[in-house]
Amino acid sequence: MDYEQLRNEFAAKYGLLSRRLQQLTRYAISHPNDMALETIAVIAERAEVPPSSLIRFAKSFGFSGFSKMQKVFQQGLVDSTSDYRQRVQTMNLQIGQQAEVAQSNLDHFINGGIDALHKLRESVTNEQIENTASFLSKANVVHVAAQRRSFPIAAYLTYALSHLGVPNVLLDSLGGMFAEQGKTVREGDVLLAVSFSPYANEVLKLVEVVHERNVPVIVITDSILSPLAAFADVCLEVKETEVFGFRGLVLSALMCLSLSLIVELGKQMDQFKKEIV
Amino acid sequence: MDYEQLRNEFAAKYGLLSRRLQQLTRYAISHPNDMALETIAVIAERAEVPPSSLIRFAKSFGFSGFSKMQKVFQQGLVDSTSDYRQRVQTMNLQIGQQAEVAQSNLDHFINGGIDALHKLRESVTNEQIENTASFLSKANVVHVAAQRRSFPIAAYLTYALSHLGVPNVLLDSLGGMFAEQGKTVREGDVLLAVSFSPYANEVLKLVEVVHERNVPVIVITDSILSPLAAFADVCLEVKETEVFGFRGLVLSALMCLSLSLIVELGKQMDQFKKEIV
DNA sequence: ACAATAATGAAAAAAATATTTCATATTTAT
DNA sequence: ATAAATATGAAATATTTTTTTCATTATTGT
Repeated sequence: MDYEQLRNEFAAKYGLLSRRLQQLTRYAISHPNDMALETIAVIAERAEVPPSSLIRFAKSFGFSGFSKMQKVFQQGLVDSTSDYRQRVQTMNLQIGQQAEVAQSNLDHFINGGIDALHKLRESVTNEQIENTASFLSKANVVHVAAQRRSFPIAAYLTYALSHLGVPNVLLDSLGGMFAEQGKTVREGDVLLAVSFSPYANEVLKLVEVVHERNVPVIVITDSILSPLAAFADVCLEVKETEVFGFRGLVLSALMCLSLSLIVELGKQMDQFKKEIV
Repeated sequence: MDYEQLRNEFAAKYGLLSRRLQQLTRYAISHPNDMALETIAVIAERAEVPPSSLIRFAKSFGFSGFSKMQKVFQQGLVDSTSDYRQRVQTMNLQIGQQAEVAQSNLDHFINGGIDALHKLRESVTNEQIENTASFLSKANVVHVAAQRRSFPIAAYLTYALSHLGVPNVLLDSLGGMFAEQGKTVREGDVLLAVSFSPYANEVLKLVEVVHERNVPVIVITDSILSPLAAFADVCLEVKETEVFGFRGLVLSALMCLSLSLIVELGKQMDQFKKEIV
């Protein structure tokens, strides 16, 4: 039996096990390195169970004792390293020789995603993040606008803002009423707009109108040459990364950016509270 | 001392060692896995030396006994699977200890995001992607279910499916009608559910019911022990990465996974068309 | 070639580790 | 509510593993 099979066994039998054994199953799945390298006494302590439970645990999966089960974890550790090294080697080879050797679909996108994150680092400064958070923290209501491809980001931002207790509205175009929803933006509010090429007309229009009403506008877009950038009080530029001609990876970077924004906002709000108290 | 340093020591001192110890040095360098995982007796036999030589070997590099040296090999084994992860951990440590190196908020999340993508590489195989795409390509209608934190992913998936011309429904709970929307799932359809701890009850219930109706269920969740995994025809496990205690970066990895799924689906659909024509 | 020094390995001793046992606690079924 | 079955954990035991010892062998310098 190999490590993968064992993991499947864990999942399959989990529901049938006693409380303690379930606890151990969870520990084993989340700390495979410990399971491979530590002694029963150490694992028992870390997993907060008595040592004998570990032997029972092993036996309940058909091993003669813990040591036999541990061998499976050890082999898994060895396999995973060889696997990882192999991948790194293949990747390096490809880079060196510009060869399109069999790299899996997922691998391509993971590499693309990593690339997108590196680009994000280069294009957005921490000052911009702080600046953005500062605008958001002062808003009566934060309106979040994004359509189509960018909509998932807007959905996440409103989720996170609500968790922070920041009043917010998602302009979701429900019932085709995007423009109508936009009219609820008032002085004292802030508009956060996300739009990438090809820029959604509704969002562009909204940004224009809101900007004229002296409401601060924060724009997340793909270039400072974007039509939205002109109306932005803060413009966060996130360049797209293409893999096979697909540009969806920008969303991966945007999620990261959003989280960073939210955490910065949370920090500033805390400080604000402390200053008042 | 870490594994890399130890290897350097081996190289540096090699010429000064006795015959036997040179023999062992060669063995140690070429069989690090054995050195990390086997007992003295086993290594001694494989390296064709008496057991006591191994203790001398360790002592000659400044260790109190073989066990201490073995720990270094073990750590090396663990590190090699996660050298990037180690960076994140060090990073977190720095934060805890009032880091001297001022790393920006955004930088932390970018590093965390990269870590999340690496984890994704380890936990999802290309076979699973292909398998999932195969289910999706055969579906009459793809129903996408995700609530709260996972909702943005569902939003993206439906956007992308629509672009591929795949009939799909987003179970968006509009008007609180999640359960009602779930009733529209019929035989011949496929359910794609995304849920992370704490698992949304509605989604769990839906997965259970739909599974019983013999409709294929694809689950994206955080562990094979997740309550949803039990009902999954394909279970894609995406582990969470924490930065400052925030787990939102999983969304960044999920975006990448989603894109990969969509592209694979597109590929399979193209092939399908060609086969028919 | 010879003494002095260092290296070696088999076996004993010590230490660490895994496993079993059994009294007690908990759960399950009636 | 009660008895039967099962699960649990502390401690005793068995096993494995590491380390030390010491008689023997090889190497080095004169």
